[in-house]
Amino acid sequence: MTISADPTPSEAAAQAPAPPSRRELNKAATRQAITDAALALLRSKGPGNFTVEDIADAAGISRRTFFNYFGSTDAALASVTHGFLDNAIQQFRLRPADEPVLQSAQEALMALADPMTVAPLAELFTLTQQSSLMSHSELEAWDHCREQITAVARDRASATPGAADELYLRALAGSVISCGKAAMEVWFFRRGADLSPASLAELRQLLIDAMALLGSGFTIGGTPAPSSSASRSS
Amino acid sequence: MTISADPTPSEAAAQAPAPPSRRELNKAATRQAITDAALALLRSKGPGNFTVEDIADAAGISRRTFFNYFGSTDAALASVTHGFLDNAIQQFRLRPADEPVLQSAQEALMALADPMTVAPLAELFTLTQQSSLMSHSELEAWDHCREQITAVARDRASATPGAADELYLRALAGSVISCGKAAMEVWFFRRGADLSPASLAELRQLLIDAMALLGSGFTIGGTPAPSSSASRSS
DNA sequence: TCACCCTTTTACACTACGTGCAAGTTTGCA
DNA sequence: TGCAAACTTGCACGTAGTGTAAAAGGGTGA
Repeated sequence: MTISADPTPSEAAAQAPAPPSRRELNKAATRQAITDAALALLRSKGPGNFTVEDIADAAGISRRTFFNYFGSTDAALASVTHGFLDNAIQQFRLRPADEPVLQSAQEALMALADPMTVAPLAELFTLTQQSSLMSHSELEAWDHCREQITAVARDRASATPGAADELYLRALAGSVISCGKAAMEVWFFRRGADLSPASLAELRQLLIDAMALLGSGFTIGGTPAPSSSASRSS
Repeated sequence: MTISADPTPSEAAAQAPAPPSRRELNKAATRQAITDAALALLRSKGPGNFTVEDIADAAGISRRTFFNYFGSTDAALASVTHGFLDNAIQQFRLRPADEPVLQSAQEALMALADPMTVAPLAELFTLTQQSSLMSHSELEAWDHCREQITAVARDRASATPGAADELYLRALAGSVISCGKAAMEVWFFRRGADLSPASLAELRQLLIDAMALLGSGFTIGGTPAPSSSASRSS
């Protein structure tokens, strides 16, 4: 009956590369107008200081139509994160199946540490003042990503000797997500919304370090010693 | 003005061991009545099929008073998780400061794998059908626990040679939480709400295995091989 | 161009959430 | 006993989110 707000434009475009019909163009434009309006209001009024009606008015649609696209203001904002993580999963799936999961994750993340890709996420993070308590939709996006990683790891494991241990898969995927989040949090904390080459290089190094920590079991020399290879605390 | 709903009864009792004044007793009783009513309604009607007013009526209080204690139905139910995790942190803090964090986590979790402690959490999990998308308050409880672990790890690291690397602390704490959650998810998936000695033994083994996976960098023999030491897939 | 059908938007109504406020009630304390 | 603080309650208000039915827009074939 009503529109399902699930598929991201990029997904739909990937599945239907040919026919950008007028209806789909309108929908994509409306969706974009909503997220733009929501981000603009976030910038101007701050988190929690605007309503769905504000967004709808700014986007030039009715309040009811907003809810045809997103379930809440948080969900509209979280589409930014969703887009980024969908991108990450896409890169992750492109890695060779015989590569260790941790390395695949690292390589996939490297491919995303460019200004254009990171900028929206960085802005969203700073505007919501990395309050550590993400919105529900935000957390759902990360959890969705975790499930995707689990699925890929499961596929890879099923192609090898024994059947996959569910604990191994879930613990690994969850840890990868946690470490990725940790690296980004530290980066945002140190650099704010700085997107300079030096700052992005530091982000890459943090992501590499985080995956290395995970791969080494958090024991640098046999005991739980902090301070990894390259990244320096400010 | 209004009552702050932050402190758990156990915390308040721990900070003020002597004076259980009449007011505090009343508040504790009301809080307990609310969570009991919420759990009963969850059992009888299922998640999402009852309102705040239903809970308030069942607990014998006004709707407004409910909101003096909890910000939402989710928050009332999440007090179960909150209690469990507060307990875990308490155990965690009792461990010797020179012990590796991962081992402290393991030991703390061992102390909680008894029927009385796990039962409420297990029931909550099964009643909400481990839908993988926890409520906001539920996730907040886990995140609060993560921050506590980070704090303890930071304290321990600051007592050793170099200053603590923020990335190390955050990645470690996040991974510990993720692996703990993974172990519990797998246990709930395999055993449902089974609280028999054998089932609890399996939970303990899963928790041990999860921490071992983390400590070994998820590489059992040098390559990412699944199937850990003792736990068997059903 | 028109007519027809399907999709999308919109207005309206309704339930429920969460909060400020100003009472009323209970508890602690002198 | 009386006062002050803490706590509960009812009321009102704005907002969230959803069902429904009617209107507007787009696709398609004659």
